Amino acid sequence: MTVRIDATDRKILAELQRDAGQSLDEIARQVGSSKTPVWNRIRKLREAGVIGQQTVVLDAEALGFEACFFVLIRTSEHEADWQQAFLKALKDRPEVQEAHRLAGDIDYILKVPVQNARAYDKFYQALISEVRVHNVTALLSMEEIKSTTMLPLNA
Amino acid sequence: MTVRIDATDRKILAELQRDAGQSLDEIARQVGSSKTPVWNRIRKLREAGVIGQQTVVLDAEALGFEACFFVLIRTSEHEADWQQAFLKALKDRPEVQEAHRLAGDIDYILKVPVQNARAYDKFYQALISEVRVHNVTALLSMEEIKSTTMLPLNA
DNA sequence: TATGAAAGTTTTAAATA
DNA sequence: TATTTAAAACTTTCATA
Repeated sequence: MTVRIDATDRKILAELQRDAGQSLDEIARQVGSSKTPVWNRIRKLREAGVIGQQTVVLDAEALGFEACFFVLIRTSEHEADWQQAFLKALKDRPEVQEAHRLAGDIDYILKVPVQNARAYDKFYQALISEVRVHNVTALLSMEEIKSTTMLPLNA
Repeated sequence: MTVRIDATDRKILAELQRDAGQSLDEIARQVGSSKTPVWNRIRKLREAGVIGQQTVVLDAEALGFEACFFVLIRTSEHEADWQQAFLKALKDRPEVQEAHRLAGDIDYILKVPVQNARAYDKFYQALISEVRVHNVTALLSMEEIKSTTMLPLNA
């Protein structure tokens, strides 16, 4: 499932990240190649899973998502069963945009954009009724200073 | 700059989030309308800024981004000048994918995907040499359990 | 809202370096 | 083996009913 990724592939990926809507011709021009070779590279990168979903960035506030919480979770349970149930709970909840298992003191971090504090509380109550967690700290975002999905492929 | 967003708009936005590569015809079929009205709605939503950048999701690990840190920052400085400098530092660093100013005890949270721990340390050293921060805690992700850019527009 | 036509784009295939 | 050319199928965009 791996693919060798050269400098031209990286340039193509950087362009696609920046604007997935531009035409093959434009991308080819940007990376100093032409349509067909670029198209073949994109196809290979897609097949290898390096290029995944194509999507649009939406204005969360305009759509009523006015609050965003980062949730730090500590648990005392470390059995496979519990972890299974916890993972399933997170994956099933559409308000959880990100979930990471961490090294160290804090076990998990979540990013949860919601309409308002009440919606967060509903989420929180639902979560703790499904799985036991030892300690939960919610950090409320006051201001999104920066938000990008781009990886720095040229840095 | 605001626009009224009705149920059909939401369905269109949900489809675009899910797959921005599909054709107008497909989207029209999914939302139970036809090409022209869907096209006009998309144009309006784009002009209003509700629909932003069109992008692709890349496989970070395949591209060598094998570590991801969440960084919790406390500061004792709360003057405008300091904040200005701190914001600029974050915006200028391409490895910072997310930065939020928080309510409460912890002042900022960052998400920083990097190649490895050494790359994180370089970022950290560069940051603290640019701006004074009181206390920094780095949480290292061991496993990305869930990661999506999608807002739950139907929930 | 629907139809349709012009312009542009993607995709495949064949030809060439 | 990789690139260029060429052409068919499909999409977007926009004017008009």
